[in-house]
Amino acid sequence: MMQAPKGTKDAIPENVYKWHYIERKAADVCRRFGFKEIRTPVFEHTELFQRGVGDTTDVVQKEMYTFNDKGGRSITLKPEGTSPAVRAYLENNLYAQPQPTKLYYITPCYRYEKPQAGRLREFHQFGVEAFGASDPTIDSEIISMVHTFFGELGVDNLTLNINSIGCPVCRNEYNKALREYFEGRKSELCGTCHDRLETNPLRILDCKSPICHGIAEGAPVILDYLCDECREHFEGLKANLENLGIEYKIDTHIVRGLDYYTKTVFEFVSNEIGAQGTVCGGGRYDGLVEELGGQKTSGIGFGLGLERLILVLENKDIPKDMKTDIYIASIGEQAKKYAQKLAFDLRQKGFSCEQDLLSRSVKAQMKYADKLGVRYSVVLGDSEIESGSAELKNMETGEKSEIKLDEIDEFLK
RNA sequence: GUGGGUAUAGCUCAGUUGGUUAGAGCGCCAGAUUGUGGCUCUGGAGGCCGUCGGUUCGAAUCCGACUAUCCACCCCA
Repeated sequence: MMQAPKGTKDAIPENVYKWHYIERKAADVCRRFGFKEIRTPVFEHTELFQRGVGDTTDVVQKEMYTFNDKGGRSITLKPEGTSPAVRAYLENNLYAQPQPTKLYYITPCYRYEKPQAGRLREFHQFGVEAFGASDPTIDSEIISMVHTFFGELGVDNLTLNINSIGCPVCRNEYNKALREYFEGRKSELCGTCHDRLETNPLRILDCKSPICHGIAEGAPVILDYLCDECREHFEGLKANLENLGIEYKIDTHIVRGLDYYTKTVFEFVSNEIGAQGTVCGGGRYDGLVEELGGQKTSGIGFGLGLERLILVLENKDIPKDMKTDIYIASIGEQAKKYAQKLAFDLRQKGFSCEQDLLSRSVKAQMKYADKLGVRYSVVLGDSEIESGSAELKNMETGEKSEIKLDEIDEFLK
């Protein structure tokens, strides 16, 4: 049998209500926080991600869905949402509109990875980006928005971790200090960290190997190396979060794996959904717009994995989509035709209704109506059509009431 | 890319030391005196036991490879 490609998942009718719920909530929270929706293509020129995400990152080096189109262009399915948003910001001159520009999107993303709990090859991200604001007020506004979003979904078991990874200037100083520290214990590090010592010592802090982790405990802390500007920014963010009453932890080991991050980085983590516990990750990227050809412009945003969010929501009560208003059961051909017209008219008036499509017995029709979870049902036979009235049944209470067929819509309201 | 687990009905799983027509619960469909759901009862449909190969008189059961899936590393949302 054919099956969906590895790492992809269908959203089938019995589950889509979760997606609807989350998407509605995202749109509503964005409206209140002043973020406007932007939709960008699923694919972009490969170069966008090479420059935006960074040529040396794992995402670009080994996880992208890249192919040549029939015109010989190198195309890549978007592995993340930030670079496309920046590209669109520049291409559509959004910087010429009143600043800051606050955008949000819900989009599929693609990464060629080995699937596991909370990690798919096609996954969906709710993300926001804010351009043109360098003050930490926007940092805290965005974090408070995620906080609100999770709070209103009833997710209360996440930890907010924050950190600052500085600007290129102070990070450089810090890298030097780190190299010096790890150089002394080089022989003890794991294989990958051995390499990281050369390429990106920051990432050693993130290593899950107990040995490296232990060594990292004693490593110099980035916060001690921040330049004045970066330190003030981070202090400002902390003060803002306290002002808003949002709890956070400082985790000097969070290091985002995409090259563009500067200063603020943060993540919301769950310990209930397996190893891939980061439900939301984000941070500031003050160099990215310039890197992609624009003026020097501050930026900050986050990405939030919808599949992971659904995992976190596993045992929560999620409101189902609206029930069908009425099922029209019918006996015989004449009644079926009548039901057809009645259903059509009610649908024109905005009600949802269903009729028999399989010529089943009344009993079977009622069973089906029950499984659909309809609010009301009505049975039409020759006598009902003749008299123009029938018994409307409330499927929840079982209560019946005699009504005129041309007045059904009054009862459905 | 590396490691480990799993693979029997639509779903969740039984299947005794290899032995003949492979089972249960749930779900689906149909009935239980002729036109009304939920509870109960009865019946029915539905499985090349993941695929290929090997051992054996005989394999769902043992062995190997492959594939799929799950979990972890890595990476990240």
